Amino acid sequence: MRKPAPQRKREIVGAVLDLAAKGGPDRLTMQAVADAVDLTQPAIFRHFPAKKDLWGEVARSIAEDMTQCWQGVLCGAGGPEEKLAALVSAQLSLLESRPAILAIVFSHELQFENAHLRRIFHGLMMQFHGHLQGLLADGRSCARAGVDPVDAAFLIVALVQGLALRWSLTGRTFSLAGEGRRLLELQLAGLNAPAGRSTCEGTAR
Amino acid sequence: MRKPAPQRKREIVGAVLDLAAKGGPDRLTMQAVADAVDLTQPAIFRHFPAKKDLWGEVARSIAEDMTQCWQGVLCGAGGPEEKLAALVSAQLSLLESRPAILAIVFSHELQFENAHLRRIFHGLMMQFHGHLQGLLADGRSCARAGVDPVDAAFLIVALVQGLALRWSLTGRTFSLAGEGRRLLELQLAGLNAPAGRSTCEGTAR
DNA sequence: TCACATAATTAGTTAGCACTAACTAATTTG
DNA sequence: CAAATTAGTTAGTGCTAACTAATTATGTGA
Repeated sequence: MRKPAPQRKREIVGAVLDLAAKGGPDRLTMQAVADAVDLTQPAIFRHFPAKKDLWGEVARSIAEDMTQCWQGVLCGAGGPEEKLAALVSAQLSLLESRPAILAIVFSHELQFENAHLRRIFHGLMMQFHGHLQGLLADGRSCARAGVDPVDAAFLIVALVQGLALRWSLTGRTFSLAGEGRRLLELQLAGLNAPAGRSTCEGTAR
Repeated sequence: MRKPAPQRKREIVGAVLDLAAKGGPDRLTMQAVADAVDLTQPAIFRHFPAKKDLWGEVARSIAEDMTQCWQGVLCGAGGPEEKLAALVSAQLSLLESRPAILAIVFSHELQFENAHLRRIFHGLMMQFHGHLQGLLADGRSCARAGVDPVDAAFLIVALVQGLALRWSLTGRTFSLAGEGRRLLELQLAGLNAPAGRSTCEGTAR
């Protein structure tokens, strides 16, 4: 019944991740959180003085999971080519298994209200971009000469994020990781291919 | 002071687009809308019986602008290659000039609350995808043989959406259309390039 | 076993929200 | 110009949210 504070805090953060995935992070109430962990509403305020502190802890927990997920891939075996594909795959799998992350990225809380939250997630995105860029630069077979690794990495980041947005808009009806693998392969084939003409430039208004 | 209803309705929708861009669509209150058009709050309810009806009208207005923007490009001069680049450019410019659109796409209202809104925006995305796919299929120089136009179009949609998300996360600090032009060129060069090896497949976990 | 720290509760407060009822003033129309 | 229509107002309802004060129960170390 009565539990030590650190354990309770973890329980609460877990409940928030659950609830945010189901009903969205913006209308998430402290009452709903309290119900989920079988406490009264003011008890939550004992552990988190204000709601934004709760969001801060949630973001910290997500950041930890994400960087750990990436480290697992980067420290593993395989060349840059394999690691690149594995990194994207791992990221998509993580997003798929924790829908709360996307819900928070798209949330009002992050987009407008909570600058701290926004900074954390933007930082994570840039870390992800940095890993991709490094792998693209290392493995020369990942991208042909003349391709800027920074831009190429942004294309892959956009692939992940754009795909994730479509997954959200369709109500999470397809397999994020599955669709991602196919599109990534197409994308990498393009980046790796010997310099193709870019016929569509120039006349763009 | 007193105005005919259709004009007032348009004013109100305009105010919503303004306010949604600034403070986000979710915490947008009927009071704020009323203040913006110099009316009392209940006056808004004379024109829109409930808040969701207001959102419906806003979505309708955005859909109209968007399809008109696309038609302008598609009915204009130029081959498929030029049109493809122009379409993406036009879309990014539209998103840049009306930040409310992205705010709504990322909103709780759309993501969780309002299924009608979600359907409208998903429909728009698929229309955009359809146009891209058509242009890719028509202009053979836009994508090399063996590239599925459906998937290639999804890559470009993801480019637009992922870039837009990054633009939002960074607080709209860079030029959406400018960055988009550069990335699109890289993307199209890849799709157009003579079949490159896809070295990064296979070992993805 | 008894004091002490702390987890949790009960019972509020304050504020903001969508929405309504009843009424008033302006515009249009016969 | 009178009657009907319609755009707008004032005042208020009911609800739900975050957060607080005072108090009670629970586990822990001397």
